[in-house]
Amino acid sequence: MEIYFQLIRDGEGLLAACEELKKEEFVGFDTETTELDPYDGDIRLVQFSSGKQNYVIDLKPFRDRGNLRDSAELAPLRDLLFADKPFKVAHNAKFDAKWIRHHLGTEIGGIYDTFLASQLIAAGDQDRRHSLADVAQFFTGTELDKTEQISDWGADELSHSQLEYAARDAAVMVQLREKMDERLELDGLTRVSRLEFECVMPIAELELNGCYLDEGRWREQLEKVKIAQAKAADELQDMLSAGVAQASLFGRAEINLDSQPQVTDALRNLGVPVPDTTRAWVLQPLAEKFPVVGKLLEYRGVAKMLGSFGENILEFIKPATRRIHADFRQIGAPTGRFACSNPNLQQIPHEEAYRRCFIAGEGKKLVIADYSQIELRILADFSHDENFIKAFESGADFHSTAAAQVFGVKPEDVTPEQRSFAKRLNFGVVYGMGASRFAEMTGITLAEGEATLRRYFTTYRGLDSWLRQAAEKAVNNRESRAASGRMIRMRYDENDPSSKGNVRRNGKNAPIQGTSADILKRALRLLHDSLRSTSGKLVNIVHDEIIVECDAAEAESTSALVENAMRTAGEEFITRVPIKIDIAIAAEWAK
DNA sequence: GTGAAGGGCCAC
DNA sequence: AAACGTGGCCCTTCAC
Repeated sequence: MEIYFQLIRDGEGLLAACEELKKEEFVGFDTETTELDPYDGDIRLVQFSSGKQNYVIDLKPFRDRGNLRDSAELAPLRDLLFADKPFKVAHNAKFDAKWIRHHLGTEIGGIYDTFLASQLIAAGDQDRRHSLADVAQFFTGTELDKTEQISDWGADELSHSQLEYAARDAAVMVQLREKMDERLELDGLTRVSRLEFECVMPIAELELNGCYLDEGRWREQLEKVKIAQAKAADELQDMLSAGVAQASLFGRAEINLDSQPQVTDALRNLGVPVPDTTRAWVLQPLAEKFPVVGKLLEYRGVAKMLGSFGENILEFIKPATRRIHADFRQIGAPTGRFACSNPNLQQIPHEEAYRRCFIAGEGKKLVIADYSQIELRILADFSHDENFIKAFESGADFHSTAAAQVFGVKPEDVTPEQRSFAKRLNFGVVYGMGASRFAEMTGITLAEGEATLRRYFTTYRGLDSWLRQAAEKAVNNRESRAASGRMIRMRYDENDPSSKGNVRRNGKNAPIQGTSADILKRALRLLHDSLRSTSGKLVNIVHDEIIVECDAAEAESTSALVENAMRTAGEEFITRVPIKIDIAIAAEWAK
């Protein structure tokens, strides 16, 4: 397929192209780069398409004439990118946004991301693929050849084939957006799509900013765990080999302590009645009677820390910035939650020993803010439940207040056990927990569990009926919706007896978890806008938590901006329940 | 050698 | 041996 395009290599051509593009509502947009990470390579091409005309801007001649960030002849390009109109239609715009931000020094206004749009439309359907080639095929029937994608974009002279490929990737975006926009509208996803698109730039900056990990502190902690691990391994090895006949003759029979089958075997030799799984909650009750089980759990704990949170994390520190730049997938879960990897900064142990290793840079502070009980507040708002809402309005400790309501005692008379029961119930209902599970984990009988659950839902009748309705809707409609309109498709297999229960539980949880994600994403956008002229930089997010690094002198004002953005975002979705934000200024990620 | 699958466990 | 939701990472095992 021949594509006509205009190759731009000088300021004059660039200005003319930008003047034309400015007239459009939407322009196709793409970049070609020499590496995947903006800290590692150069940006070579920037491509636009108005739908009528395609432009390929070769940045190499501009770079040869001076620094891209300072180049005056690139001003029209920066202005075009920065402006909210025209919308820049890109596939996985986070990628392009990072390169533009880092190499041209401007953020991108007006992003329309067909990658995110595709994920919103698929709404969790695992069978759908989201590469540009797949999405173009699905929505426009166009076959795209991506073989040039991995070609050498650092070459002095780019081939005609490379330039044509580059031009085409921008050119397809215009029609693709039209098709996808129709679909978004039909599926009621327009609002959530804008929410997602506006969140791209904050996440691009989050990844560029990275977070600072104190390598010395981390290694100190690592050494402690290493010693504990070696000790636990040695002791466990001793205890396990006691049941092996050869041990006395040939010394200790070493087994692989990380091997589930070998450990199970050894435990059974010792007379421990181990079921087929050896997960912690199964072993826990056996630990009292069999000390070896307790030792195994101790070993597992330290081994996990050493494996997942050991030396490996340090390898993610980028030499160029001396910071960790994790990957954040904006629609990481069908509920809209983020997923994070390389490394996953959302699963750093809560223990202070680990969190305190993530520190503010020199002369900086961290503003650490999280939504208090956001999912329960969403549930209260959705269900209109009078008592549940009252418990939040009182402003007192929520689980204690709930315990007082459920068990019919005065707030000051709530026992620690009652509070603990209420807390488990409060969290459990969000996940669609049943009586048997509740009884299991609190150590009461099934009958007592059922009675307690009944009591809970009698106290919160509105909550009960909302959860039932949410479950029914999910089964009947095969989908759930979050407050933004975000759709979560339910996979329902009528031949699978467990399927209906799965869908019912999902139906209760998905709108809540999805709305929590909506609120965080809206907050990130508002925050991004309010931090623009300050020293504040977004450095981490964990589902309901935002961490900003700023100049120490600006900590108080930054804290106010963060709180304001989070509150405003919360109040856009939740109106019947107050939003509460816990916020702290600290030198390290620990409170 | 390498990759997928399964078990296990960290976060919210 | 989870009928408590969403992820990612580490380790072992096993097939190719």
